[in-house]
Amino acid sequence: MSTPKTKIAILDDHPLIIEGLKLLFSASSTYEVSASFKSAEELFAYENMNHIDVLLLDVFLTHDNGIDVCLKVKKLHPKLIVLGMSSQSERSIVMQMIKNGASGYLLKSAGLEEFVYCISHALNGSVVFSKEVQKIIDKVQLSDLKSIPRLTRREKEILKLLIEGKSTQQISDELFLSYLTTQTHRRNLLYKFQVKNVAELVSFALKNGLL
Amino acid sequence: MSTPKTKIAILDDHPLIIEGLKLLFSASSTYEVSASFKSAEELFAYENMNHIDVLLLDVFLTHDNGIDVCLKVKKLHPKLIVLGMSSQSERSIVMQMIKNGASGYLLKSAGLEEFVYCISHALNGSVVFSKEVQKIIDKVQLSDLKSIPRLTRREKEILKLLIEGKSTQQISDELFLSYLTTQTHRRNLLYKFQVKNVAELVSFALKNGLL
DNA sequence: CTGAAAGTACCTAAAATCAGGTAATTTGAA
DNA sequence: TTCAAATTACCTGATTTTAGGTACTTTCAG
Repeated sequence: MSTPKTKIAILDDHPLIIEGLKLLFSASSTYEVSASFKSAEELFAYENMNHIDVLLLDVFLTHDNGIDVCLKVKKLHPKLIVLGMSSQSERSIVMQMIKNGASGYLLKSAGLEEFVYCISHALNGSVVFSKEVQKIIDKVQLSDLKSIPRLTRREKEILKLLIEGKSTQQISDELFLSYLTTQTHRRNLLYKFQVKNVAELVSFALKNGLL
Repeated sequence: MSTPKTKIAILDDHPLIIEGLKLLFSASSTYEVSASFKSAEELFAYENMNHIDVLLLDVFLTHDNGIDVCLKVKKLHPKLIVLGMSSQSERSIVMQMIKNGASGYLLKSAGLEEFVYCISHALNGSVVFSKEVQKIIDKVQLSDLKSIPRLTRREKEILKLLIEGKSTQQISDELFLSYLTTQTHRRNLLYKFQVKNVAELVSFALKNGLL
């Protein structure tokens, strides 16, 4: 009898990526793609998750947030090895994933060998990054240690309007708030994100997928 | 003798996507993937481009800008059918691509059938969009008719620093410019993008992949 | 029921942005 | 070489943001 193959599951809303990964592992004698999901909902509905060894998790899903999914998955299945994936990457996102229990992070632009390499090393207990991600990690800028702050409902509303380029007055009118109240929320946002002005706030918010 | 297959070329810096597409068409009797490139440079160095029927073009490339690549490709090979692809999409980008000669646009999250469907219709001379893209197109907001303005070298530099949240003074120091000069460039940027403030500028620039 | 967090609102003043000009010099493509 | 575009720089004034406070009310989970 042969050793059972390592079972891989994929959560990604891009069918092409799923197919590409399936193809990649179809020839492998040690790995197999046992399940694939296009939404977090599908994943959590899956019964046999405890037979899965590795989860490749797209971080920028249309409906769900990969960082939250990672935490939830690790809570339910602590032994499962989770690897984050995305097209672009921001240091803070990678860090957030690791913090939430991911064993590594790879860019989708990684070469095929890198996928195999990272998965095998993650299975051995290492925390692994694809080359490009490693580059980003290495840029240890103290300023980049920013994590994504927890925002209140109001703050999210105001952030959204700031991203649209609305002025304090416009926001106040739109949300039926005093000009001074909006000013306070605005200030709190700058403080929470530890940024100097709204431009940087918008930049950080968009790069971190806080649409 | 059989009809020759439709030849497809792919420009995408994600090996997985390329493999996925190759796989998708490997079983087809009417289509074949004849070439794939990971950068615009590779593509323009390719000799047999005039034998290609369709180019699937990733719009957000690490090094190049898909919109510019599209224009250049269509200039060199007017008969070539170009289809834009990306993970997320903004209306203005889709429009820009069409303006630059693309015959359609698809999200990478499109189903595999959609790829085949869009390619075949594009070959028949139609302009096609995947479902999700069509939804975006349908949102005809006058404000979205903005096209991406052409920026000068200096303006790009300054835009980049604005995105980082730098103040006029910081930018001036960094680029060895007078405060007043930076102010002028800044004003020109706001004017060119037709936005009210830097927050909206940053938002527009990031959403449109002007990193 | 109670306390912490969230939401609301106000005051002041410095700093920066935004918006309207004009104009000289440099650069690069035709 | 020549001319348009780009880059640089300055002036002024209104508007807005940023930064530092304080403080009352509402909401909601424990």
